[in-house]
Order: sequence, then structure tokens, then C-alpha cells
Amino acid sequence: MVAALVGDPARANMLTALMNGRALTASELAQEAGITPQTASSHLAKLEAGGLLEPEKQGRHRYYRLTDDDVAGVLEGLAGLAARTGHMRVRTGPKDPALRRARICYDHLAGDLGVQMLDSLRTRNLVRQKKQDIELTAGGERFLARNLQISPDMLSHPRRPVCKACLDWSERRHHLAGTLGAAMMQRFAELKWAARDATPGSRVVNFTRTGEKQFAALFGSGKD
Amino acid sequence: MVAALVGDPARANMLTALMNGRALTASELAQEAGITPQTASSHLAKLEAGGLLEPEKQGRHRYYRLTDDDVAGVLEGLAGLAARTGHMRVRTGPKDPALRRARICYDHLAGDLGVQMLDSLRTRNLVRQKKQDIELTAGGERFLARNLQISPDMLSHPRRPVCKACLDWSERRHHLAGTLGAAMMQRFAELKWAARDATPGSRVVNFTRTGEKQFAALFGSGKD
DNA sequence: TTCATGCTTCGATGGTAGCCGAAGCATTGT
DNA sequence: ACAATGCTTCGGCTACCATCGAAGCATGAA
Repeated sequence: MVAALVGDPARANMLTALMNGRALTASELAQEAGITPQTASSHLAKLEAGGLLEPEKQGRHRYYRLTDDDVAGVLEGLAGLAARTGHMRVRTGPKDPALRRARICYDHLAGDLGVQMLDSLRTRNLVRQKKQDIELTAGGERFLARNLQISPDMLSHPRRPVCKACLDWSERRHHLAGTLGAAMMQRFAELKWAARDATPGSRVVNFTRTGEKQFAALFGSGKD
Repeated sequence: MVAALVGDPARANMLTALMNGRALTASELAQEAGITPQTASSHLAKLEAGGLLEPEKQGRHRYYRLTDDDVAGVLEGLAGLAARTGHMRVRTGPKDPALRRARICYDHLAGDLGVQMLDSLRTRNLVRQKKQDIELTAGGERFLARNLQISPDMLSHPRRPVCKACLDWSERRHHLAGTLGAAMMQRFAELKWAARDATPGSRVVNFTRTGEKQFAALFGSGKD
């Protein structure tokens, strides 16, 4: 089972080190986990067999990266659960500050800015949260149409909800997922407010200067 | 670490059995995992400490349920990853026929319809649930007076609460007990909407055709 | 009260998996 | 060719933890 793979501390440290989307060599991962290369080799083979990692040979190095964003998303969810109980592992969220600030979770915005955005939507009654479910209000629809040219009919999907609360790995609070979360992220990219980092596989989202200003104007809480 | 909890096969089986949102007793979970009760007890304590499960004591039974939708979501994500590598788990679906739909629990309605009724009351804010306790709202009192001719003073009792969440035997979710639950069931009988089955000792409740219609009109969720 | 049921705690056992040292390939550089 | 680096395989050791028997509580019923 997959969870058993993530359950081992050494492997968990390796996976956490890969959460920024970059690839690391086997020895780097060994050092990251505090184990010898031969032990790491065994772990990496298991992670690869479990479909969590994908290897890439380059010279005498062997680079490993997370298979895809689904894996990263699940790991983020696990980290979120762990954070709630205080039963956390040594590493608290991503150490990379850029990753902490804004990153891709599946297809929507996560990190500090992602949490901040949902907070803003909530306090201004653009969305309404009941228990786990979030729904768009009439005011929210107007807001989206006016400021981001997003209309409700773009958001309907047979099996996916428009809004969904997704537990944020680093912030330990919810950010916005669902078709709306995805659509907003896509709009940010189209407007050239933000773009995924050029490094292949990286999950960092870089905001442009004007993008940051516009984002703050729409979702800022005054202090940013 | 949370993943280590899910990683153990026995615990994984327990969690999978709880994925439908219903609650199961410790012994049922033990059987589900194929282990003895004392082993299960140890596992359940760990899952509870890890924040994945929440217990609910009822009589000499101890029911466990998943803490919230976040937990279920992460488990689903893990199952999704596992499914990609070819390792799937089968879903259990055996159980009884019409006793499951509607029956008497002490003196109130239980089964699918009982659970559905409480769900309906909750989503329409006719009752408010705080933790384990349920209380009738002002709108709920109006609703009862108008549709079932039940007034609040009929419900007061020295030792019994008006509303109480009772864990449903077949659905493993809450239905409504207390003096209100009893009064509503009694009213259903008086209105000839439903009656206990004729066979002695049977706990089945049979709804008449008109009763079923009326019940659905009051508490239906659209699909029934 | 006494009995039965459901669950937990205690203690001991065993299997499994992580771990490292040493040796074995593989690739690159001189 | 040889050496150096990076990674893997092998073997044995160790520690952890799931597991169960037996006994201890708690609750509900007779």
C-alpha cells in the first residue's frame, strides 16, 4: 500500500525534500534523510515501484522526482492532516520561501497567497462556507465576472464541484480548489499576473510585479 | 506521522470500512480487519491519537467514525494513487433488505428514512446540532406545529431530552431520538402514514403509499 | 446482587523491515 | 589502461511493532 511507503520516516523526508518539484540525486536524498546511500537505494527502489517517484539517469547520477502533481497533492494532504494534530515531523512545510508563498496544488493556487485569497473571498461574502462545502454567492458571481471575466457557466463540470476547500500544506488552513480555483489560477496565468516556474516539474508560482499589485488589490488584506 | 498510521494493513482495512461516512463499533472494525478485538483496540487508540478517527460511546459499544471530510479526502487520494499501480481494494456491500429502510429504535424512527429525516431537519436549520447535542430552532418549532401539530410543551420530560442524536444501526449515522423523535413517530402512526409490522417482534415499520408521499414532501431530499 | 457482553490493558512472542559494512557494477575522467 | 565517483546488491544484525492469551473494567440485563 502507498501509505506504508510514505509512512517510513526516512522515505517521508526524501519525499518532503522533493515537494518543490525539483529532482534530486540518490545521494542528495540519502543525506536529506540522514541515512547511508545503500539504505537510501533500497528506499528509492520501493518508492519507484510504488509509483511515487520517477528516476532519470544522467551520467553516473540518478535523479529522482515526484511522479506528478497528484502525488504532490496527496503528500500535501497528508502533511495537512499531520499539522492539525501537532504530531508533525521535524520538517515544517516547505523550506523554500517561494514555494511557501505561492505554488500549484493540482491545478489551483496554494500557499500563503492561496489561503489569503480564500480568506478574502469569505470575509467579503463572495463565497459562503457551510461545513466542508463552499458555494459561490450572487455577489461572488458578479465579482468574478467584473474582475476576472469568469462566468458561472465556465465552471460547471459533471463530477467536479465548483468550489472545494483544500487543506494547505504549509499554511495549515484551507485554500480554494474545485473548478473555480482552477479557473482563477488559469486566469492569473492568462493575464500574465503569475506563471509556474520555468524549472521543469517545479510547483513554484512566480507573480509578476503588476500581477502582485493586481492580486493584492483584489484579495489583499491591507498588510500586503 | 499520519501516513504510518494508514500504512499498516489492519488499520487501512478499518479506515476503508469507514470510508462511507458511517460509524462502526470496535469489534466490527476488528472483524473487518481480520484481527482480534484486543489488537484492534490498540490500533484504534493510535488512529484516534493521530486525529483520524473520533469515538462515540453508546452503551457498551464504542463507535468510531472518520474525523471529517479532510481525512476522507486524503484517504481517497491515497486510494487513487494505489489504484494507478494496480493495487485496488474491494468494496464490501452485503446487508439486509427492508429492515434497513425503516424500523423502530426503542420508540422512534430508525433506518434509511430516519437518517434522512434528521438530515433534512439539519440542512433546513429546523434543528441545530452542537457536537453531540441537538436543539430545536424557532423555525423548527413552527415547522412541527404547522405540519405535524406538535407543540413544544408536549415534548418536555423530567429526565429525557427533547432531541438526541442516536446512532443508526444499519446506516451508522445519526437519526433523531428523544421525546421529539418519539412524538414524531407516534404522529406518523396516528396519521396512518406508517405502522409497525404485524409480525410479532418485528421492528420493521411499513409506510403507506400516502404516508410515503407525505414523508417525502416533508423530509425528502429530491431523489426519494 | 450476579451474569453476559464489549472493550481495554498487560505481558510475551515473533516476524518484518530498516539499517549499515563490504563488495560489485556502471559511468566518467585522466 | 587505471582510478574515482555514484549507485546497487548482499548478508547479518537489531529494533520495532503487530499480534494474541489472559486478565481487568465498564456497561447493561436478569
